[in-house]
Amino acid sequence: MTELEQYVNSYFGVAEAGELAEISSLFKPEMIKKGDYFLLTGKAADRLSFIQTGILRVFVETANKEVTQWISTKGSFITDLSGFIFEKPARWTIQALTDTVLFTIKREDYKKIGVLMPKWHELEKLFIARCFITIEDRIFTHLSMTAEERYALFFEQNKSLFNEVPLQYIASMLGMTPETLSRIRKK
Amino acid sequence: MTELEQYVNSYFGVAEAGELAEISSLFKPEMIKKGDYFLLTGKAADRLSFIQTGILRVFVETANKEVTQWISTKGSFITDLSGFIFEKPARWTIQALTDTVLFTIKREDYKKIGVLMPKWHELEKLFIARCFITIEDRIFTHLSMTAEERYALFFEQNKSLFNEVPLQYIASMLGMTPETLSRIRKK
DNA sequence: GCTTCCACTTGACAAAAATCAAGAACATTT
DNA sequence: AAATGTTCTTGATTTTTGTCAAGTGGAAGC
Repeated sequence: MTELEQYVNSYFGVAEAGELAEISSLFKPEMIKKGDYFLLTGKAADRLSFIQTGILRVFVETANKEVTQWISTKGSFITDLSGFIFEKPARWTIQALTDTVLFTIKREDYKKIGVLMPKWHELEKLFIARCFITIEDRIFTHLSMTAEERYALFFEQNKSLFNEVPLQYIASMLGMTPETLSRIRKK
Repeated sequence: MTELEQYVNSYFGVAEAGELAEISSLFKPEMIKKGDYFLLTGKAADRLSFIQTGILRVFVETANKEVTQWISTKGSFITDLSGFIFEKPARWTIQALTDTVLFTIKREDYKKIGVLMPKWHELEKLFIARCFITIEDRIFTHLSMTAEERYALFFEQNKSLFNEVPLQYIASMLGMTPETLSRIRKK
């Protein structure tokens, strides 16, 4: 089983090998150089990708500052959900923080999966529900924790990320300034 | 068309009248008195309800304080998603802030919808995706706005709620103390 | 090897928000 | 109407976090 197949299976729980191979074959390799963009705010978000290697940052420009919404790493899927599912302009800009290898599926091919495999929509539903539950937890951290507590929790769960990406992006993602993160880390 | 049917239709986009009636018939009326609980953290969350009238508060007890995750009003659905979909113990406690009338569907009946109507899973997927996108926006408000800005935005979109529920719960939901909310409102 | 560019750190200060404590306003019950 | 209980407000203070500005350190390019 390829790594992609393993992940499709673990995220979506597709049991049968033939189906898994069929789905995976719709994903095509794609390379992005460090600093280049996977997606720009306002553009069509017509693809979903699996991160084979590399790190991507999901962010958006506001009047005052750039806000990093999320940092995605090897072994996860990436897209702008609103754009991909509802065919709206992308809300987020997505940039590679390292050289990145993706397996990408176009929206039109993605739609074929649901036709070929009727239970796919249910698996998708479960996948998105898990995403919802995860982000619900994240809201909770903002309602109930200080910056320091949010840092401690995130650091515990993502130690290696701190060597791999600029800390300012992690700070933004945690809802604090780079200075505050720096001071918390000094302790 | 009943109000329930209208909402099922507007949330899930079920086009056909017969299907809509069939789905709606699986929901049964349920009353909850002000102050009573719809769900307790740790218990089985085996039902999904549509709020016909009334207001419910989704919260959880932590070591120091009670954190209100969300306040749900007339015309929306309520459940503990993790508990309902994945059959896990409920993460949230849900309490009625006013006398409330619900239309409730049990998990076992809910599962029947997917069998009777194959496209249901896709509609569900789209519904949950919209929930995800909404909560993603909410994360963004915590990453990029001050307490005052979050208040202003929420007030703009939910003016009437401020006369209907204790402000302390709204404060918690917005990630600030009741005192801070009170001071912001004085302006 | 020097320069340039980032990213990060540090300090001083300002602003935002939390905490603690008291009291006022309001609704509910008796 | 009085009593009770809850919610909200206000003031004083502390803590947390942000802002601004300067400086350090390292990596990439020349």
